[in-house]
Amino acid sequence: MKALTTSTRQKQAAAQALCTGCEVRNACFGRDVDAEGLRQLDQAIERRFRLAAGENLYRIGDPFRGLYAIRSGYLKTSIRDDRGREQVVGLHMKGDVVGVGGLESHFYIFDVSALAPSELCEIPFEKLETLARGLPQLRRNMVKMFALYLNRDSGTHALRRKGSAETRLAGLLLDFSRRLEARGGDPASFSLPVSREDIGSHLGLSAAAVGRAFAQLNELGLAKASRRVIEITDSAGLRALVSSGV
Amino acid sequence: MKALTTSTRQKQAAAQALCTGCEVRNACFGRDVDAEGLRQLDQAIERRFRLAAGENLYRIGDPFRGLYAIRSGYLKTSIRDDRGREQVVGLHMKGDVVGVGGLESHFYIFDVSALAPSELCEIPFEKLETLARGLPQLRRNMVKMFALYLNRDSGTHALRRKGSAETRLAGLLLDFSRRLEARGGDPASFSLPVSREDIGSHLGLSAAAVGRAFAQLNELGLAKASRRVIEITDSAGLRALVSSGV
DNA sequence: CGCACTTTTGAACAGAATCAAGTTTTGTGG
DNA sequence: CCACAAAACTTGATTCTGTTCAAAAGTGCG
Repeated sequence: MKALTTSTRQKQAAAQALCTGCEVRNACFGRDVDAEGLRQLDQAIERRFRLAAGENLYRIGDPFRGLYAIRSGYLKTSIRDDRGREQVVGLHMKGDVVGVGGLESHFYIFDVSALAPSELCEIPFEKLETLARGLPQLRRNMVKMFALYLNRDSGTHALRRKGSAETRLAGLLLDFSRRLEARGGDPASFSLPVSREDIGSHLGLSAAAVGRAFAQLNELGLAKASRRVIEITDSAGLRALVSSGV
Repeated sequence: MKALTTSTRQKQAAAQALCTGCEVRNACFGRDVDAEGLRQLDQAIERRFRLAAGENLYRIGDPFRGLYAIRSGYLKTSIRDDRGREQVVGLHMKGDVVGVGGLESHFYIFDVSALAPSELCEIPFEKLETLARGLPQLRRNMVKMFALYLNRDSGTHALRRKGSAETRLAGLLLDFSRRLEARGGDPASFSLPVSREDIGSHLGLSAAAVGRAFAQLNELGLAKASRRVIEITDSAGLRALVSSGV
């Protein structure tokens, strides 16, 4: 994990301009906050940095430093059981905030690592909290974000606990598609830089089963996957498959 | 859902006294809040009422009224898929707060119903929010609560996505045992007023499989279940089973 | 006491895990 | 740019676990 090398004034100005579009402010915390509040919020966001694919953001047990907003790239959240086997509990993209797990325990309780080259902002939590005192809308946004995450977790986990391998995979693809669309991406064609192994771990399936499920969805004409690029060819069909519950 | 019939002054006073020990304040929101804050918090808690076993607290789509703190009893949270089949996503006991899902959408997004006769407090969220402006500690507690729920959800769901039927059931029993112990109950012997069907739905198993898993745990000498009363006879063994991941 | 519901148990079946090759892709260094 | 090695993916055969359906036994409430 290395900081960006933004030494010159020009570079810093560019970074600042870029950060204006940052999801940290707009999608997560900054919505409906007034201009002065946004300025303060920007100041609170400590530094931007990159992770290479495979790099860890933090590990289980690391002291809580703050939240991280994903500006670009893909990350995964996972835990390990006593045997050291990894279990993927979340896949994150641009606009998501990770690190919430550390708020309660003062230590991070998940492993988080980059699946693809990613760009992040660190948000020291005390600063956010201090700021929230003076900005009612920011407080509301924080609560909303937590609630949203709670809901999404419960909802997606519930959907993935039952049903065939194809159904679960279809659910994951739709979830990804929707989230990308909400962030201005193409819902029908996107990159899913996650190994079969990790997808399987997330869905409660083996890597082999995930491969077969992809083949099945392809045969049904619902989605094509060439390596790690997904083409959703019939999203209505996918939705029908998911809601049929089979 | 019917309000308690507390008409006389005496009864109200008794209720007030009872509410002092209420988890709403102590375990959830009131921790480390000063006396004046606690007084205000008590005022914000609107009314206490009972649910009979099987009664609904709210249903999917009901307008968000507020959060509910469980004073006693057991509730379940569930969703329905398009076919109307129920999926249990959470089991709640004394000290838990339900309704958080409504914060973001202004509508409740789960069904919640009582599994046993239960006593609840309603917490109108605007009041809590208003209050939080003046009470930094209350703000922190709210954040902590959300974070705790996020963690617990991710953690337990993750544990239950893999492993045999016995392992998942063992995980559920340990979770229940721990939560009860944290609330001053007996961790080795408790009532689990949840049908095999609901347990199965929560764990992603059929009712038959749950029954067989109980039989298995009994044979292994780890836990006994007579109907809906659980006796944990070897909690270390249960933990070993869960962490072995088999 | 009897009825409705839950739970237990059994047998046949289905889906995914696992193990094992074989193939494609990716990344690295020459 | 190519060759090689490592990793990821596909595919097949077998095994295992849990599902489903059905019947019997137990429980609780009127």
